[in-house]
Amino acid sequence: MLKDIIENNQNYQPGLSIDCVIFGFHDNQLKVLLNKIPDSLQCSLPGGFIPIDQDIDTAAVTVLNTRTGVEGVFLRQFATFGKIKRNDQHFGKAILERLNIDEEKGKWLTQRFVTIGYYALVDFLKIIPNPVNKYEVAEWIDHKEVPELILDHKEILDKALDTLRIELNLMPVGYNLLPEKFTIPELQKLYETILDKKLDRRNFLRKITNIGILTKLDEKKSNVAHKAPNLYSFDKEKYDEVLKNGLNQGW
Amino acid sequence: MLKDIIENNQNYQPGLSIDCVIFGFHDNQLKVLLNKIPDSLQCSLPGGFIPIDQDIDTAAVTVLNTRTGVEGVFLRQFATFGKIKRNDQHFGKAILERLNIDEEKGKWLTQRFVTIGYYALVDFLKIIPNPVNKYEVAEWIDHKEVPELILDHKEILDKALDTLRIELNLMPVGYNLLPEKFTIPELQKLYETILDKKLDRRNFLRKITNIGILTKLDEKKSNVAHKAPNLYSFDKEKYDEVLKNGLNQGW
DNA sequence: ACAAAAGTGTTTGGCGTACACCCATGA
DNA sequence: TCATGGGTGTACGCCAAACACTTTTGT
Repeated sequence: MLKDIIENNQNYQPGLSIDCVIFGFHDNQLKVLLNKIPDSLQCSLPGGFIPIDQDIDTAAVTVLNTRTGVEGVFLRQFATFGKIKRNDQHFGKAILERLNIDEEKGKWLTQRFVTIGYYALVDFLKIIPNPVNKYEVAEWIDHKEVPELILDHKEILDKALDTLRIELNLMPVGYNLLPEKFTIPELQKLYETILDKKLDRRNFLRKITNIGILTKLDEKKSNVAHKAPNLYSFDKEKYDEVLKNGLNQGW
Repeated sequence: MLKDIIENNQNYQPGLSIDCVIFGFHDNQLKVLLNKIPDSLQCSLPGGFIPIDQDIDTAAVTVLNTRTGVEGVFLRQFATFGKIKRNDQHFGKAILERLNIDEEKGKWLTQRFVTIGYYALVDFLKIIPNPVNKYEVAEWIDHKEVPELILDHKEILDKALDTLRIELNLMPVGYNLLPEKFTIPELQKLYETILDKKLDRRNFLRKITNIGILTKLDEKKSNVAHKAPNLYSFDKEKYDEVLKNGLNQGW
């Protein structure tokens, strides 16, 4: 796969890559989708190269699909990373050695690379990680337990989370992260997990319902300990409207 | 200049450029710093290429300085643009013809380019546009009167302004855009210009003073028509503090 | 019956909105 | 003296923070 790309590198944008940060939510935990190369101890964000005939936004979708099998998600660009030392020679040469590519041919890979970061929020249960490339695996990792990542991928992940925290104040979040029917406490847990702080139940309820994007269903969650919580769903139409117009106008 | 770069293109990151959107404020108008090539009718954002041995953030400073003479401003990355059709072949070939470079040698320039956008807010009066390259000029243009720009530079400019509008709700703005001493009406005009809408005088005063970043000076503006307005300055320490912590916490 | 989690208020203070009035200055 | 722009103040309403009580459910 990677070998194909290096050998046909004229079909790819030189010195530029894409890395994706995919967030999911499950068991009240924020999850991140990571790639693992079985014979390597290190994990990485799902990333890849930009076909020379694709818009970068399209390439991001292509890249994500190739590395994880994930389809049809809306990827949002959040930053571009281009420190000189972000990809060290060592790393590239190790790959060339593993792939049995000689140094001259592999120069394309060991050149200085800049990477564009994209992120997305997805429904954990609908996503079945399944990379096209069978030599690696993609799996969900609790963001509190993310191991050491290659290159500057940890920095990219942190920046994505920072962006997500800011976006939380500008637009509603949850449509893609929660199942169709959910409870307010679940939604609150999502917010608390992203923000990494506790919120007041009662104030949260009022604030979130005031936005006007929730529909209270005539149904309660069953088979749960304690009092059964109400189920809600998003009013997609109003949700999208708020997405467009934003939340806090400020000025 | 550009010819040097093309002929020494191994010293530059291939297929990747930087474009800068520099905002200033003068005569109650939002200004944008643009480059003009005398024998061309078109204007452009000050942009350029990335030295292979510089971080992209550093390269942005280098690029801006080369094209405009502007020094020591804090450039903020806001987006990366990479549509396939953003730089058409036509445009690149016209440049090669003008510079008398043959097509083979100029392939570096006509390849597909992705560009990283940076923006900055600067003190209009302290900036003297003076490009290193004497074959072009840099000048301030009222943002309401920006002419047609090359390639997708208009789109980049619009995106920078959108970003600025959002940032206005997250952090104070004005330190770099106004002279040391200024009046509240002046600051309000700045906000109104950026947001492109009218604000209430009295409410603006309360809101902006409540932030706690202004110092009321024991001085009034002289030689003005009508009642002399009070002068204010920014309390740099508190200003920087708010810059770090942000304004609307939201959740 | 008890603990744990969920639903439903209430009070308080601050902030945003929408106003009205007075003051200073140049024409 | 009058129009214009600047400074100051107030009343209303909403929203956010802090907090208490009731309801439901499994054990």
